[in-house]
Amino acid sequence: MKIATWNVNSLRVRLEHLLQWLQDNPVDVLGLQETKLIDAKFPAAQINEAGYEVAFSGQPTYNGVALLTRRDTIGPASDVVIGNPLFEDEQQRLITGTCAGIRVTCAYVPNGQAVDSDKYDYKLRWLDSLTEWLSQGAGAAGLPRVLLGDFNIAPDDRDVHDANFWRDKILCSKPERERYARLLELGLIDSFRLFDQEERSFSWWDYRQQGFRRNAGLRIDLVLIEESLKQAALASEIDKIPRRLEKPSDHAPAICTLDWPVT
DNA sequence: ATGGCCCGTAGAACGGGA
Repeated sequence: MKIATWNVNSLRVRLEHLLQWLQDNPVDVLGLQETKLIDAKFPAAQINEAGYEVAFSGQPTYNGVALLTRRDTIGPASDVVIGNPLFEDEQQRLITGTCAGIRVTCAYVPNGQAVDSDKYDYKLRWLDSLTEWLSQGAGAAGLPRVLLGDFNIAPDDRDVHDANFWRDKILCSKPERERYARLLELGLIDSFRLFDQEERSFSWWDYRQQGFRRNAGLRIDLVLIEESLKQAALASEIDKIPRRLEKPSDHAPAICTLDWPVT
C-alpha cells in the first residue's frame, strides 16, 4: 500500500500535474492540500476517470483538502469526517477517512504567518485540538492511524536549508516543534526518518530567489504512521520530479510504502 | 534571506502563503 501527500497550491492550476503524477505513481491513497476550490468546482469527474474515488472539502480562495483512494485497490474511503469535531473552524483544513483498515487523516496545518501573531495563536490551538482528536482515533478508535499532510512545521534542523536563518522563526519555533512532538507522543512516527535519506532533503522550496535550484527548502510535508506499522514500512520518499515541471506547485509529494494488504 | 514568486479574487492591487 502506498500512501502519499501533496500540497498542490491550487488544484485548478495543477490538475494536469496531478493526473500525470497519478498515472506515473498509482498510489493507493493520496491526501491533497490547498485545493483552493469551492466544492462545486472540484474536478471530481476527471479524478474518477483517472481511477480514483475522492472525498473533499473546500471553500473559496483558500485552503481546501481532499482524500483520493484508488478504486481498484482501496475503493471509496469509509467513515469520512470533514474537519475536527472538537474544533469549530471555518477553514477547510482537515479530512479523515478509513482506507483498507487504516484511519487516514489529511491535514493542512495553518501556516501561522509569524511567531506571536494572531494566526500563530490559531495554529497552536488548531494543533492542540488535532492532537486531542487523534488521541480519540479520529473518530474510529482501535484502527492504526496515519496522519499526513502539510504540517507547516519543520520537525528539526535537518529539515531546514539554513537553520540559523530559520531559528525560532515561523515553521521552526519551539512551541510549534513542541506541538509536533505531542503528535508523535500519540504513538506516531515520521516514516521518512525510518530510512536513510540524502542530507538536505526537503519538500517545499520558495518560488522566490530560485529556491528549488539552490535547494533552499524545508521539509514540512510528512507522512506519520502508527508505531504498530513501523515493521510494515518499506520506503518513504519525496518525489521532486513534479517540482521541476513548468508552473509547479511549490511543494513536492511525499510517499510512504507499507507492507499492508489493500484488496 | 524576505520587495523580488505564485495563486485567487479581482477587474487594480492585495492578502496569503512559507
